Amino acid sequence: MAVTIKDIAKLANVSITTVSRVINNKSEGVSEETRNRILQLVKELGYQPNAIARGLVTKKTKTIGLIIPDISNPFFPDLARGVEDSAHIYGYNVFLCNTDDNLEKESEYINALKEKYVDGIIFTSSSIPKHEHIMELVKSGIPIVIMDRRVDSEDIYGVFLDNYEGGYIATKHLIDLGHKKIGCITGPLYTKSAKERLEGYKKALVENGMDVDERLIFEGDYKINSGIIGTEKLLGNNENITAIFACNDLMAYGAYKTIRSYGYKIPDDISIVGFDDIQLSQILEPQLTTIKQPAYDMGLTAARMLIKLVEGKKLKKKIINFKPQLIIRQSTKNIG
Amino acid sequence: MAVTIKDIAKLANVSITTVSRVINNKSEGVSEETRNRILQLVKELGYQPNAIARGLVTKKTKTIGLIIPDISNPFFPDLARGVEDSAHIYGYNVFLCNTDDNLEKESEYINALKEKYVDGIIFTSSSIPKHEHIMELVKSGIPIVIMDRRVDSEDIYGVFLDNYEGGYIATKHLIDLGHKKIGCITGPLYTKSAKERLEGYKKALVENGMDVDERLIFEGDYKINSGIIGTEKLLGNNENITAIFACNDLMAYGAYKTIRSYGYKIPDDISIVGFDDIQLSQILEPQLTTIKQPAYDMGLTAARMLIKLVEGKKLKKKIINFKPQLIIRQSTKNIG
DNA sequence: ATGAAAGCGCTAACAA
DNA sequence: TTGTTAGCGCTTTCAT
Repeated sequence: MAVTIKDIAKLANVSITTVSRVINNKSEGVSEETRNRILQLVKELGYQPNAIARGLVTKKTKTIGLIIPDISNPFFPDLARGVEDSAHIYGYNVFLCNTDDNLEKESEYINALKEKYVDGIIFTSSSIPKHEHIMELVKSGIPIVIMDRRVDSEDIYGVFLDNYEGGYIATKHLIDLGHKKIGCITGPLYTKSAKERLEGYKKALVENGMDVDERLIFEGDYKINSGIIGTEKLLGNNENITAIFACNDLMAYGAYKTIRSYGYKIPDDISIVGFDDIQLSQILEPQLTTIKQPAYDMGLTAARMLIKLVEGKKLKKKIINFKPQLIIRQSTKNIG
Repeated sequence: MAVTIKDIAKLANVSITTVSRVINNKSEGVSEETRNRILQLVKELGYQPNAIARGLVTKKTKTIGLIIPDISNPFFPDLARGVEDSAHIYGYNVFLCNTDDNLEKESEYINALKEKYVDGIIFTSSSIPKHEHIMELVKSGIPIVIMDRRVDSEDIYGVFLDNYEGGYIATKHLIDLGHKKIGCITGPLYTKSAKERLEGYKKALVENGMDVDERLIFEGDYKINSGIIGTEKLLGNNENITAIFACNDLMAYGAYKTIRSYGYKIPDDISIVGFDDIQLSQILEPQLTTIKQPAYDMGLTAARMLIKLVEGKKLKKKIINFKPQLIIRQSTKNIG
């Protein structure tokens, strides 16, 4: 059996209340002397507070849940690291939950986290069309910060990226480079992020007097394979495309593969812009020009917001929007 | 306030004991009728057991800790996913902890996890020379499974990869391809994994009648940059190297960069073998030949072992060794 | 088949 | 400055 507050109390000849006081640094009303005596015993016996017992009475567990689709998807490790770093700074631990964007798993995790009395939840769900779970969570009163996936509701806290702007600057970059026929491989269009990136693409086109040609748009699913297939389609329909905007880096990698298998060169024959800027985009040859989404910072920020929320502090903003940033590397070329 | 067992008891006109019984399926000794009445109320009121309260009395939390150096390191997401999937199947949640191989952070996490009464810990520490923490944990009686980093002690449970064998087959592959001058960029040599891979390299050389030339060995640190520098050194000393064994994929990527900047071609001028087989190694151009370390399966296995341990089941083996596997792709070439 | 009571380790009024 | 007491929500003997 581990050492308890009771053991310390007995040995120090004080009540458990007093011990509790010094352990929690509520030491007003504890004499310097007893205080030291207790601290000494704590050290000697290697006393560690039982967080479970504490949680039972305080209803706070210093624990948060992080619900994401899949930590194996290269976008999420950085995000998770940001969340965890932030949590660690404030003395919280984080539960990692992978849902695969599966409604049932989401439910299971939400229930488990509630039963374990996490203080709050960071919720990311990139491709679920409905957001029942989110609203349910919000109503249940547990603090929650939404990431990545915009939800339209007044009483929601969230950390988002301006995907519309991202799609716009990606396409604008290509237009500025003199490209006229620009293909687009989108994410799954029932997600807001994918829709917004596509809208940004369209806006850039229209704003520059170009037509939106549906034959140049292919709906992917953010996975490598759809980048491969999408590019085959795009290359196959004889539209003489000179550039592709892949709505995430993984699909851009797929595009690389197809383009090479067709014997074309990047960026000489085809320019490519990706989205996310995951770590390996700088290692690819040629290095991928892409739209950077600051995953680590977003994770850091989300956790910080959540913890402030949990601790009852005022937040300046309910929503924090991150700006995407164009990172020009070697996969795009001026053909002006 | 959430619904408690007490509320249910009152409404069902039974004692809390009875409610507890049906909730925990210890239903022998509960009549079908009261059982149904209770279940009905549970559903109606949306009762959720309070895991904290339960944990306080049972000393079990259905929670495990996963301590790794850094989830952003591409080797770990797959491992973490394996751990989490396994845990989820058995009804456990997992705390993610990133230590950066920093002793102090390791200590902090271990303490926090103990205070939160996790049922067990999976511990990975790729580059800490000492293992005080591990032994401390083992002594403290909390079930623990070590991963990746071999520890010499009888009473330890672990999941490991045979790094020696891995280093051997990587080098052997190169030798079989006719290479005579094979450089090696190692991991940090105070880690066992790095040492073993290097030993495997040496064994293959010796076994094939070749000399071990220290000038062909460069000590890296498993990060991209040391792959870059190591390759510069190796290429710079005029030894006419025709192949490099990079002891992890990240360093192999670094080697790619340097080799290209020297104007050499892979695999025509230099062949490369990596280690790990992280996801992006198949996307690189040319695709990387490497030694596959089954991270996901290792995570799956470690969590399964740990949970069996926690639940007092017998384990057939205390140590499970995974075999590395040579994945031949496009970065190695026969120059026989 | 069911219930009463103790207690897990701690915090938080309230007293003294 | 310190202690007494109740109680968080649950499981678990031990009775009945």
